[in-house]
Amino acid sequence: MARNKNEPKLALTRERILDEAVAFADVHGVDALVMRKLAEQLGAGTMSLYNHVANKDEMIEGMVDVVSGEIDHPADGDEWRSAMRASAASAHAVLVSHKWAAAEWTRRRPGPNRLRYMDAILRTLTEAGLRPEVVYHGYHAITMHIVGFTIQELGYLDMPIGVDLEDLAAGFLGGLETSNMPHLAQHVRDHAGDDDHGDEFSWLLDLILDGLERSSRA
Amino acid sequence: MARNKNEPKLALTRERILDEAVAFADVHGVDALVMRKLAEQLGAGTMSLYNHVANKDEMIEGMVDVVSGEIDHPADGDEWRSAMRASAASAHAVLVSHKWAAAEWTRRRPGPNRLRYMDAILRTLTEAGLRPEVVYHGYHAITMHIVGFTIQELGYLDMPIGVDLEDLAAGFLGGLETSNMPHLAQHVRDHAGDDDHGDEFSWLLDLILDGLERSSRA
DNA sequence: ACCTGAACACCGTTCAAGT
DNA sequence: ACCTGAACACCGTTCAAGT
Repeated sequence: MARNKNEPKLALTRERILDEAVAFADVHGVDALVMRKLAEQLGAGTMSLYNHVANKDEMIEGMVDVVSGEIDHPADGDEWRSAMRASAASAHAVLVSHKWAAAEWTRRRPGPNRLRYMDAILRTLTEAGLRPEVVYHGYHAITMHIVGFTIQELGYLDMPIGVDLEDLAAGFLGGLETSNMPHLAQHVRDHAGDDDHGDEFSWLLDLILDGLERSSRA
Repeated sequence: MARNKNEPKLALTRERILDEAVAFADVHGVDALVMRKLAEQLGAGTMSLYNHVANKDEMIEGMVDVVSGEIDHPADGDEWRSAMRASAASAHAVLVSHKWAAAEWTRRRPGPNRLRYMDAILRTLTEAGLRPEVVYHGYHAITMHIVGFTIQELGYLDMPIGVDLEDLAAGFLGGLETSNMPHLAQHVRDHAGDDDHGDEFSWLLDLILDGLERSSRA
């Protein structure tokens, strides 16, 4: 998908680089993200990128922060649990739409957008009147749920498209049945009948939110 | 740390390769794991490794499965929550002792040891008499907690050793204070006074286990 | 069946030279 | 201040040749 050669050459900026890199990773995955190819995509020399990003790692940090910027913060006026549910749903949707991002999220340092998002969650929990220890633990529980759940879910979703899922599952199941893992075989079968991951995401989130509420009032 | 040259050359096996690779990653991280260096460590030619592993990715899958094999399964006779707590604590300890493993866990296909572990957790939940939907969701919640929590925790622990943590935290905090993120600044301060991650791990696990119990009886 | 060095393809990044 | 091609260092893996 080469850029239109008649178009006047756009100035190379950090923002353009990050946006193009995110778009590329969305389609091909981060593993396929290569500096030479990215530069080509932008109609620039490879080394020009390094005038705007320090190196590839720092660039990926920037990409994660671009994604962080797409997440809706919990709304101010709402009851704290509805506000958290809405924001978590937004974060979940954003991470699902950038499938590479959840895994990077866990191992990159937070940039400005993500720091602001962290602060907004902590503010919501604090202003809900939860006890300080519950705010502290609850923050970890909630953020862990958002990215941990999404990573697990994407592991299942990330099957190559062309494959016959029936065959794949059948073969996998056959192996399990014959190797004395009946409960795992049942679980895999259950997965086949359940594609509404959004539902499970909020079911577990509610479990956590209600637990926090209960433990803070106790 | 070269191998003793007087020692008779040990036969190269898949098991020896995986063990050495795990030990290497424990010390230097997976990013530093390089086929040439690993072969050297084993006193073999680089290409000899490929007689026992298909390629580097498949080798890392094998490494994760070696780690999976170190985890204690939930014990049969115990009350289901105590059994799960003990097994989760074991998994947590194992993942902490192989700091690279949690991140790989989320993006590698499960090998035999991990499949057995998955089956054991599902069996425990099923035999506890929980409703099938609660087993299904609960399995995801528990496994998500174990690896998700550990990944987050290691992100904090993974600071380079030589650095002055006081200075680092102070500089980081300063930036936060002046950039209108008081709640995040407070949270970072709270982290400084809390190094007992094991406690928080079980606190959140209990929140989940109790929530499952309650929701299954409802 | 297992071992291995040479060679290849690929990729991040340094350098020196441009504007 | 920004751009860039050539070159270097590094690394996974193929190949062909050994035992």
